[in-house]
Parts: sequence; C-alpha cells; structure tokens
Amino acid sequence: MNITQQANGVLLSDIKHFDIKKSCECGQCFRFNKSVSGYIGVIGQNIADIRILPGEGYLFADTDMESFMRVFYPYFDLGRDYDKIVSAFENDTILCKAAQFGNGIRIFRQDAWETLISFIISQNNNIPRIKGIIKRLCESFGEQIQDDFYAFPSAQRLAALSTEALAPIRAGFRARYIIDAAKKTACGKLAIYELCALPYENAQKELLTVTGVGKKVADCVLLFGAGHTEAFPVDVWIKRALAVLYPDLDEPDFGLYGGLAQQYLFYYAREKHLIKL
DNA sequence: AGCCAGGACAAGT
DNA sequence: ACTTGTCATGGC
Repeated sequence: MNITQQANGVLLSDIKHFDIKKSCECGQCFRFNKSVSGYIGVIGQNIADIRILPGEGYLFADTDMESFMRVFYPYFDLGRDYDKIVSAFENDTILCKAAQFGNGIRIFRQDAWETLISFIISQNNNIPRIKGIIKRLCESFGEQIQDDFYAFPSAQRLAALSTEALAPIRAGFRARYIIDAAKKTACGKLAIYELCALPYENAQKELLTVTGVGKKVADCVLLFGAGHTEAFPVDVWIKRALAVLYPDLDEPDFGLYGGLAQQYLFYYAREKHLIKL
C-alpha cells in the first residue's frame, strides 16, 4: 500500500482488498453516491471525493496528507490486514467462495451516532428510500459543509425536535425511534462513543435500551460504527443465505471476524439473487 | 396495482 | 419461547 501526496489530492495505490464500488454498494453505508469517475460522500465534516484511476489506484481529491491520515485512513479501515482475516476462513469452502466473490469489500468505520440513526431508519425499508430519508435528515438539520453536502445532524440537535418536526424527512413510524435515540444519546444515558470499548455483549445490551433498536440494528451499529468485528447482523438476506448455504446448521458461528463473513455472505446472497425460502 | 423492504413491538398463543 | 398483525412510506 502506498499513500502519496499529489497536486490535486492524495493517491492511494498498490492496495489489496479495497474495491470502492463493492464497499459503497454492499449496504453498509448510505451516504456515498456514484460520481463521474468514482464515489463521493460525506465523512464527518469532510467530503470524500474518491476517483478511480484504472490500474493506478484511488485519488482522494482535494485533500492533504494530514486530513487523509486523520479521517480517511481510519474510516476505510486501511490499517487492517484483510488477507489475514480471510485466511482464517479457509477451512470453510462456502465462505471462501463468498469471500472471493466479495473480494475488495472493506468494513468502514463509521460514526457510531450516525450509524445508529441510519440503521434505525433501515428497518423494514429499502436501500434507495433509506438513503433518501438520511439525505433529507442531513439537509434539514445538519450543517452545510459545501454546496449540496451536509454533515450528519448532532444528537443534541435532533433531541430538541418533536416527532412532528421530523415529518419532512418522511421516516414514517421510525420518527419517534429517531427522537428517542437522540434524547438518550444527548443526555448521556446511551454512551454511544463508549460502545467500542465495551465487551460485545454489554455494548449490545446498551443499544437494546433504545426504542426501535433490536438485535439486528444493534449488531449493525456495533459492526459498522463501533469496531465490533464479531457482530453478525442477521437480516432476511442472511437468513436466506444461511438456510441455503448452511442447511444443517441452525446458528453458524464465524468467530471474531464474523462481521466480515456476514458482509461477504450478504453481498453474495444479493448479487447472486439467492432464491427465497 | 400490489407486493415488499438490511425490523421492532405488542399482543396473542 | 414462538407466531402474527401492525407500523409509514414509496421503490420496483
């Protein structure tokens, strides 16, 4: 892996296990969109303008080394050895196949608060509409960064709102869940940024105290927003995938990096259009 | 037009 | 402990 300062940004080259398309479209994040030559989205207060340079790598446009190392390096999980993780899957031929198919998927380290709200919104919903609701949420209550790019609104800001005030984002029955999560986070009852330091079970228990957060949403927050790589969110797609791929096992355990296994299986199930039960 | 969506919850067995 | 209806909205 090479990281070099260029005139118009930072170039990431000679990188294995990083497919920006797969990583942005595997359903883990909702704030990235296709651009002319890559993907563009918001990370905290920063705009990530990633341009694909075929055969060369990725150019992170309009940024410098300092910002790259502080914001993008941790977000895109660049310090992790994915080869090592995948090698731990090699005794599982099914998982190996899924891992090969999904090669390049990285687990982004998203903001825990943003992840909580995003996956509350995700319940009984589809990805295009989830993205729309989150977009309206940011445009309505987040701070403008530049042009059409808005930061994710703070818990304090949303905690001051009524469910009626959220009507414009059209979150439906999830509006009151969002407000409840905001209030618990803003007052400190839910220590959202401590979840990464807690053992998995304890962290999950904390999240389950929020109205509208069940096991699946909690596991998504733990995996995508709190660095708990062992979290294994079970949704309808994973249920189908497990039933088809592991018909004899009722609850397969993929270990410490089950979260990555889950992403591979999820991507595999969706892209291969695995039949319904 | 109608089914269903990266579920959770409450009320019923 | 399992099963079922309901929730608000709109993508396909």
